[in-house]
Amino acid sequence: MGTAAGTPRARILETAGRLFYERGYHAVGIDTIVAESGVAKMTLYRHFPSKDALVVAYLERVNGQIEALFDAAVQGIDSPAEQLRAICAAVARLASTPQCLGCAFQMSALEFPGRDHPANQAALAHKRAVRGRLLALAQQARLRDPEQLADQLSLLIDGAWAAARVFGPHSPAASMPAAADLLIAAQQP
Amino acid sequence: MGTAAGTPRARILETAGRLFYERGYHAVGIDTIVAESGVAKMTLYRHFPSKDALVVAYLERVNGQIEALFDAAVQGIDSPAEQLRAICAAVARLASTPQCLGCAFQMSALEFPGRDHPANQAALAHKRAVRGRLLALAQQARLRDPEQLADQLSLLIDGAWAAARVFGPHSPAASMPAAADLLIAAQQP
Amino acid sequence: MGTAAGTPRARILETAGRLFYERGYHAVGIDTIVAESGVAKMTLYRHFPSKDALVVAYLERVNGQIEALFDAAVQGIDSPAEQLRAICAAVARLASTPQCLGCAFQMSALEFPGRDHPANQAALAHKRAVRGRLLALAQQARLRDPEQLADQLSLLIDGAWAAARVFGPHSPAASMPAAADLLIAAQQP
Amino acid sequence: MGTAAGTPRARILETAGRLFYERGYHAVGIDTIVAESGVAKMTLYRHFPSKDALVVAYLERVNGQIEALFDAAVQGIDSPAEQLRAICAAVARLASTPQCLGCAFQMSALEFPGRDHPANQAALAHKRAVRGRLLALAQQARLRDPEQLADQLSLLIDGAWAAARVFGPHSPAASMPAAADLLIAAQQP
DNA sequence: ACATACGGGACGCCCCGTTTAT
DNA sequence: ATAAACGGGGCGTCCCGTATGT
Repeated sequence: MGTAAGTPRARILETAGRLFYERGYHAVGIDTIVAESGVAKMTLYRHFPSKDALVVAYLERVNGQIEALFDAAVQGIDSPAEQLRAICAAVARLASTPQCLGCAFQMSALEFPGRDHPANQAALAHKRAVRGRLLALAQQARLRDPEQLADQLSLLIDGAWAAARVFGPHSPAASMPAAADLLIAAQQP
Repeated sequence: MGTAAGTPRARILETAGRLFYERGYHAVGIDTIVAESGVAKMTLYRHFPSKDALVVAYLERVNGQIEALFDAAVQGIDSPAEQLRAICAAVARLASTPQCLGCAFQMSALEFPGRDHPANQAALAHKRAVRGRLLALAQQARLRDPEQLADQLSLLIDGAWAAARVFGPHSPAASMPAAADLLIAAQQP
Repeated sequence: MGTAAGTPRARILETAGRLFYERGYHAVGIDTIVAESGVAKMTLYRHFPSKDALVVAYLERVNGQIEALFDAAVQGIDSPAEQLRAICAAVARLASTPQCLGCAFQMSALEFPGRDHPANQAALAHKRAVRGRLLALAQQARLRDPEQLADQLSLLIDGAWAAARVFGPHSPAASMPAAADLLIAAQQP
Repeated sequence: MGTAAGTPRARILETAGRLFYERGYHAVGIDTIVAESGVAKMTLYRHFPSKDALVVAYLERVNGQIEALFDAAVQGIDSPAEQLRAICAAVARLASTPQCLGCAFQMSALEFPGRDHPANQAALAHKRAVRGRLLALAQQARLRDPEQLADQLSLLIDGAWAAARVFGPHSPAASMPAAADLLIAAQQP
């Protein structure tokens, strides 16, 4: 059970994140998180005022990890078009991993349908940010219709996450980079 | 409430489906379904032995609706490649509708993460069937790599559903048909 | 554990009363009552909207039992003065019983100190009612100062309950009837 | 807050005692005592190894105060019978005071029902001591049945405390001295 | 000596899916 | 068909006693 290392807040966030990702937000109770992280319940509620706040904190952490994934993917690549390809390839690679169970933000958008729920807003903000990053690269690459390409690559990426969830590691996501290459190439002036 | 008409079973299924789709499976309780459908609880349990069975019955109905949507989209079209385009266009059109809240099977795969859960299996079966249909058309169209194209269009379709959920009616899904066209055209021999 | 007999409400009330009386109100939790009475928690909360309400219901039952005790004590006695003596004797007898752990209303007045708490008010109402009964009898007996005698017998009775709690079955309460006789006799005109 | 003066131990004991008396033992938490007495929690636990020990220390202090009350009441009175009367009068006077919320030992006997709990034992010891003092005076006064009189005056005293708790400052306790006088006079040889 | 945090446990109230009685 | 019952779980709060840092 209790991973003995790290500050309690980190242990809580890590355990909660793992359980949320594996079982879903509603299916994981506070008591389970407390038991698995080897922490007192009051400690959890001192660091996170509610379960919703814990979910949001988890989503923020995931957002940072996705950004880091993209950063790492474009590391050392100069051409913006190549960076777009690298990002799509990185997503496809991760989506074909057994550990990948889909996208935490798709989960949060589904499990918290209310548009005013913080977890739902976090999902929207994340997806907007991802599309914004694709759009910026498409613009830098001087492609013909950056908005459209950002849309299309967004669809492929979200399709890859969704496919990973449903199909597991052997999913259509493997064919995603080829599609991305084609869509990018088609927009070269 | 909405005690409109039809056999009790149909009323239950319709009410449950609407609520499931709007709020999620876990968020909708048996009592709510019973109250909204104006049926006694025992009647519900006589038609559906458990909530899981009700969810599965709902998913089967949705599966039929999606098949009907595809059937209608390809109606009167001879060319398999055109049929593929038509299917993608139909999905994009529906996904840009305010009533569309995403894909019920993506929902079930996320809310019932256990691979052995009937609702999860139903999601996998549905997604496999959709891809199978795309694959068959791609093969009929004598495209170069039907498997890959089926993958790629699957990704676009699932991406469109996911985007509809997160972004609402003004989502990247609008750019999906153009991407589909490109991917299909690229595989023409 | 579960006493199998009686309606659930009765089982709950009886179990809760026994535990309250033996251990105190604060020391007995809802879960303990539920477990000991073999009832679902929801069942308890359907019959009693809160723990406070359950306490009050228990106190009302005790109030009825005390009234029944007094009724039985005066049964077949005509003289009001004799009835006063009989009541005091009955209290002394019960207070010298091993099952007697004092007065539930003294408990509730102590454990719920807020004057506006229902359990506190119930205690005050009960004690007022007892004194009122004594006063009525003293007036019927045409004693010299019925108010004073009602006070004095009230003190003896409450003293007997308190002594039973602290001393157990062998308490000063045994000497209560003699004191009551004296106080009554002294007021005979 | 009331960080008036005195050694920390005294401040803790005084604050805890006041809160215990006003709200009850279970209703007052360590944190409240710490906050109200302006002391660090570790300081409290260095002076009192546990909350129970703090309760017992408080009870010992109250015991001393009651003894002092009795000592002051009998000051300058020679006749043992008069001393008995004076003690009862002092109790009745205090019990009719707005500050009086009853007897701390009745409280402890009720809130700690276990016969082996130190606070319960302290209550028994105190009540025995009070009765012992009454008995000694009754014996010195050469009354006919000192044991019985000690019992009866004990009942009146405990009844007065209990009445003060339930009824407030205008309670039957006001009629207690008259009853005590009568009971004492009746035993004069 | 202060202040803050922690682990462990209990608790109050509430909701859910399901079965049984009426 | 109404209504109650049942076991299980969930969230947020509180408390006690100890262990930290300063």
